[in-house]
Amino acid sequence: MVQVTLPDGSVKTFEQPVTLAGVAAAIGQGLAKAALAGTVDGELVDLDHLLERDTQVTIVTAQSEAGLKIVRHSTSHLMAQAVKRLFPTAQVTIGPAVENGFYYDFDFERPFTPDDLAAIEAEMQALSQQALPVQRTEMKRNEALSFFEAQGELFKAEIIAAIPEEQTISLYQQGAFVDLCRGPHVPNTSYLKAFKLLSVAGAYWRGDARNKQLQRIYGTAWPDKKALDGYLHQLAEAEKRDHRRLGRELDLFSLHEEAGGGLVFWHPMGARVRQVIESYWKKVHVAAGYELLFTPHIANLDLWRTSGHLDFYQESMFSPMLVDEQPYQIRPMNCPFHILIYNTHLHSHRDFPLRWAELGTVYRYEMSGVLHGLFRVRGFTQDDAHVFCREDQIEAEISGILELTLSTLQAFGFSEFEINLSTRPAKSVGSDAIWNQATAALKQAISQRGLAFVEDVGGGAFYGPKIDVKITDTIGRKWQCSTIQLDFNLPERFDIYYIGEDGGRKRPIMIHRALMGSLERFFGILIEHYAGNFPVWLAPVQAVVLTITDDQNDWATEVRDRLRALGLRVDADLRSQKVGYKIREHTLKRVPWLLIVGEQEKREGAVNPRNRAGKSLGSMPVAAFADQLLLEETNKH
RNA sequence: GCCGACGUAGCUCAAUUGGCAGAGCAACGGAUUUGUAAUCCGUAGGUUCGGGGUUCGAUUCCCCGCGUCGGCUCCA
Repeated sequence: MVQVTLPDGSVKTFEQPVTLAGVAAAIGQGLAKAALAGTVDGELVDLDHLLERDTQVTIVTAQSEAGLKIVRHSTSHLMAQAVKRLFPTAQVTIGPAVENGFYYDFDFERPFTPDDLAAIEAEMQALSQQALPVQRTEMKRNEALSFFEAQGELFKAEIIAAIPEEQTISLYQQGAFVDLCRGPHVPNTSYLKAFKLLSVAGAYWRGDARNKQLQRIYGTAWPDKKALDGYLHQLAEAEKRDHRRLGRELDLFSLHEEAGGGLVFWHPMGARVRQVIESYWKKVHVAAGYELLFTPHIANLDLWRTSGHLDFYQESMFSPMLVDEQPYQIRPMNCPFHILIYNTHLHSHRDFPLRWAELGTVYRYEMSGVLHGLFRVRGFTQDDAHVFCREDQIEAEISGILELTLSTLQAFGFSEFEINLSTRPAKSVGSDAIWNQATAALKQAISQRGLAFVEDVGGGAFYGPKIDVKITDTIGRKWQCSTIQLDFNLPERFDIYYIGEDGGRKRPIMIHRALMGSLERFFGILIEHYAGNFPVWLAPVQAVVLTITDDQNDWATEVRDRLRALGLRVDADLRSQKVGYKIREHTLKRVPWLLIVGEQEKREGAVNPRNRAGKSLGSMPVAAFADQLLLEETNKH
């Protein structure tokens, strides 16, 4: 007799040993049909796993994260099977599920073409229709090793060779295709229906550039056609929001082949948005007790020798240039400069905390292949700050920084946050005591605000623990912009200190933090987040006055000037075009408000506002519209 | 940097097997005086990414370079 405990606490009793599929069937027909796999005492297993003892089980369907992952992983196997059928000389390597889909890396004598992808996808459909059972078998490690060697699957053999000898190895077979895999998988290939192959790319064996380069085929897979279509639609939407396209169409910024990759040119309209962002940033920093600094963009290389960047960061730095026969370095970071300022005075424990912020432009060498619009560039401005404080002030400072971070992100329309806390890695500097105290202070500061966080054990930098904040944009993508890092290293290296209560020298704590990270990248995220439809407070042009005929030119000009006098960004379009033409043009430029003025409005001293969505408010006095616009701006809408 | 794809007017894209480099939109000029997403006519616009090669002839084929795009952590 086997007693099976379900997640809701209920217990099912079976006379004979039973498979998970049997348990699902006993619960209900619907579940039996939807079941993909299950967990037994918390461990994921296949549906045909036989239960012989009393256990806790759950049935996994495609509705859960785990189930979706199984669908994707199984689809990657289906693809590998299809590839092996069409291209028998291709060697399989690894093929995991990833966010939104899966990939599989192959070693093949020639590059896969888009036509190959279409053929592979068609083969996958055919295999899916055959409903081939996916069966788990086990082998001894050595047996498996010779099995894959005999098949000519040398990468698989290499993987097995790294597994301890005594371990048993699981294989999954569907049709003639056998793959080394931990599983679990769907019961048969007919469960895999909604997938699409997306792209082929290069990827190194085991992610190491010294190893052989393989071909990675990316695909997406979903529980059903509807979810797949939804995702493909989202991809199309994301493309429409692409900041590189919108940046050109809205005349916000450009990059230039002549100037070099990854160097951003802000056009007048983009610069207006940046001005707004920077003004806001300065205002909230001053209010939060920060001082604003300005420091140079280059400095003697020795500074980076002292900071240690030359040792551990050199590959991301531009080559030095010679100045009066001395090597000078264009800065990849701002921190050493702030430390130089710190060291111009003797500091007392009573001076702390010192909060110093700078919109510091830095230059980092990124490999040419990784440059990407505003998201990955070689020159960018960080909204950087360094806080110097005593150990007992860490928690309060982190708490204040978190407050500033979240309120700033909220102002820019982000309301969903994910907080990660990264703790001490194996290789690190600083004493156990300071790491423990600092990590505890970070945790305390987060939970005191009632925020949840994910702990990345050992994921911190060698010089201190850190908090990262991720935001979610309108179409559900996550971005990490904000980072708060403690640094036990630089204060040592620069030998900075303060005079403690006892009159002795003490090492201050240094906190690095950035809220938006890179202004360039943050701008790119904002463009995509709003799809170019900036809220009034950010919009480069907040309203355009449109005339019906030349007879209203004087009134339109007056309206424009009155609104400008209030500090609003307003233009007038006096061209002798039909109003429909002007509306279309400025709507495409994503101007939030269009103010139509015809004879009637001129006579009444009014404007007739129309918003981006095409809704007309009807004629109203200029002052009334101005109030509304100012209110929108204040409320950051 | 590496793998693959791509590079034609400001933008989106054409150009038989290698045979005079084109269209729409944008720009510019003129006409038009218009009431809520495109008025009409005209003009100009090119070292086909750069360099080399094959050829009577190269946007097209080959080689080199540059740039752009998709990737290069997510362990069977």
